[in-house]
Amino acid sequence: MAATMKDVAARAGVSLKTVSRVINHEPSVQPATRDRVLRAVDELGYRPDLSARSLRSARAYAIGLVYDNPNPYYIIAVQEGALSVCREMGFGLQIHPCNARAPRLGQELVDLAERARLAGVVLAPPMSENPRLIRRLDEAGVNLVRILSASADPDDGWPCVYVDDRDAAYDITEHLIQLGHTRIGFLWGGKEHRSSPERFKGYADALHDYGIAQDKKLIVEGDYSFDDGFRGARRLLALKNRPTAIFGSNDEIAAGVLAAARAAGMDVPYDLSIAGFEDSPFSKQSWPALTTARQATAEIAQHATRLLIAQLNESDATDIHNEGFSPELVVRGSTAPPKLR
Amino acid sequence: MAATMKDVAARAGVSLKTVSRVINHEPSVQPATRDRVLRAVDELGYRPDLSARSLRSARAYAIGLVYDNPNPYYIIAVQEGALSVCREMGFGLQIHPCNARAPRLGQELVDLAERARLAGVVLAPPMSENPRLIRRLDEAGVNLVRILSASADPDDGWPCVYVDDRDAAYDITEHLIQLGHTRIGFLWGGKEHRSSPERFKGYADALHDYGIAQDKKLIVEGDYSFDDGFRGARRLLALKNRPTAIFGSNDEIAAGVLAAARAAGMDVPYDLSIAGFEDSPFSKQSWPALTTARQATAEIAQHATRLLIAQLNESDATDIHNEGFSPELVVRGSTAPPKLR
DNA sequence: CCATGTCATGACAACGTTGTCAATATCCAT
DNA sequence: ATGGATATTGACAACGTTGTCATGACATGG
Repeated sequence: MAATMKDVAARAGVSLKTVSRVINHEPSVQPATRDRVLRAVDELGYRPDLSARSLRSARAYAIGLVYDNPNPYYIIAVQEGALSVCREMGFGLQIHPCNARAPRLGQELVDLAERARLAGVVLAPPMSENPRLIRRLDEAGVNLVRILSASADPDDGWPCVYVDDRDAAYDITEHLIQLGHTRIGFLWGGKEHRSSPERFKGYADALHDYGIAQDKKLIVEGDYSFDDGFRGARRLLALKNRPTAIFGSNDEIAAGVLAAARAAGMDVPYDLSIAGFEDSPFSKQSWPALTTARQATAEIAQHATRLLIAQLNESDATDIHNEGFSPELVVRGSTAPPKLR
Repeated sequence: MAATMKDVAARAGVSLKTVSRVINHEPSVQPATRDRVLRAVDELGYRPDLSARSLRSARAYAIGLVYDNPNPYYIIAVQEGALSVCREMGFGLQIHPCNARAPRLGQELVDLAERARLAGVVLAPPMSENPRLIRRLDEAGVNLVRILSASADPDDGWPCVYVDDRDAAYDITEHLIQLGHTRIGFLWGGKEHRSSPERFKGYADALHDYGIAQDKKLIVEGDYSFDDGFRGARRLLALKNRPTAIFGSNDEIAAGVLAAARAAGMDVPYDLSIAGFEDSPFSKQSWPALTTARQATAEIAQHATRLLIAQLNESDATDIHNEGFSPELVVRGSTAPPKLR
């Protein structure tokens, strides 16, 4: 029932090809003809059919967004950023949550790209940090762009948007040190995310620069989850010489720390300062609100998507480049000078 | 580069059509031929091309998911439910966040469905509760299924999955009353969601059944946001005869109430009981954890998607029916008997 | 043995679009 | 006026798949 190009052509009294030209903004169409075609398009409510289009032309009109992340705030922000660019550029967005540890992930993504004729994929961490996977996709001719954690452009030939987690973690740790804390606990994020060691590095570097010795007992492994934050904090708070501040590798972990502190009857921030990372809405909504680092996630995803699309038309490729983002320290109520003992 | 049906046909020494028959599990293919084709498919890593397929056959292979909701937990759960069924049934999922109040939303969705050749759309609230929109889509021949708030099957001809918010809100209010509360504040959700009046109705019905008079001063309008929860709670707590419990229409609102109580130096739950609605992860992670109503959101979305797909092949339509879900009371630490004054 | 029906298979057209190329019409410089 | 370049347009094939119909082989029943 939907109008096709044939209907438009008939109504405007031109050939199919001319309609195609008008639709695709090709040059060499007389203004009068163009107007007639556009009028017909409008009257019939014609919309080009994406299947036919991507079947015929090599171009594709959908982009895949690949992620494996338990944090809904993060995912929504990434989707939002990617989607806004897709709409602007006339692409569809195919979401593809997956399991980063799935054995045949490479095959899965190649299949996805071929079957759905994706123009390319945006890889969020941790998939973006798996060199074997990247190479596999590249060999299969799948266009891609990566969002990853690094303090500098990796400049390895594949396009990326990188986030300087180390830098921001340094700032958070420095903030705690300047408040007067010297015993600062650190809760690791998931090891499969490269952001985890980066954030740890920021913590370690700041301690080092301020001449504070690292204490192994204050450093606890985990993943990016609330539960691990809770458990880790319980362990730290049970120490004889317990920390006066805890830096959780993301806001979920920090939320766990907050809950553990509350469960132990402590008054945050006076008995314990807590800092997170990500500036997820939770960090604003908890009480006290969390000191954290603001990641412009949606913006990062936007840039990544632009980069991917620019890459498709090689001519535009020079306009847009790899870009780095550095999260920014946000001080809220969960951090304060340590109580004197 | 990806193998096409032609390649498979050549390799297996059969015609295109025979390969098509094997791929689509049509009858009338000799086992020996079928094996030869399958072997060729396997060797070449052939995957049917979705664009070509949906161009040629009337069938479509993607479903749209339409929502307008600020709550990331909710969205992720809906996506997850819909996606799991889509994968199982070989469909793609196209997400479409939108603005429920956009003036040309109907046109927007029809365009989406036609352009992307969607098999149908899953409508989440509040789009699912807009009769004009539903009719518009139906007239345009767009298959749809609704997820909506109602205490019974609306049975109006369009398929739906309905959630009995009234019932669950009644349970929550009853729980508070049984703890001994009589002054119970109520914070409304957004008026464009039908769940809002349903939840209010549950609150009002419970008060009525227990012979407690409604007090207009204890009832505050708002939308489903943290900020409105915060503001609403501040208003309630400033009353001379303030409530001993507050029921927020969702967890975000309840989080706002929690923050306001904290800001006022109150000890939850002893100075004030707080209940939310939705069982979002926040409700587990706050301190104290929130009493709330568990909505099986992912499961609801799953059922809705199944319903939509069943509808496509009319033969299956009788297997799956409209279904109701009732959220279940989850009691956690944020509610307790009121302190004696 | 013939008429009829069923099974397995293939040839061909069609879905709606765009790429290629050729056919005009128009314009400019000689 | 003439040749050549350029702008505008259309005819046709092609993308990869599936629907329709035709064909031939074989079996069944009289």
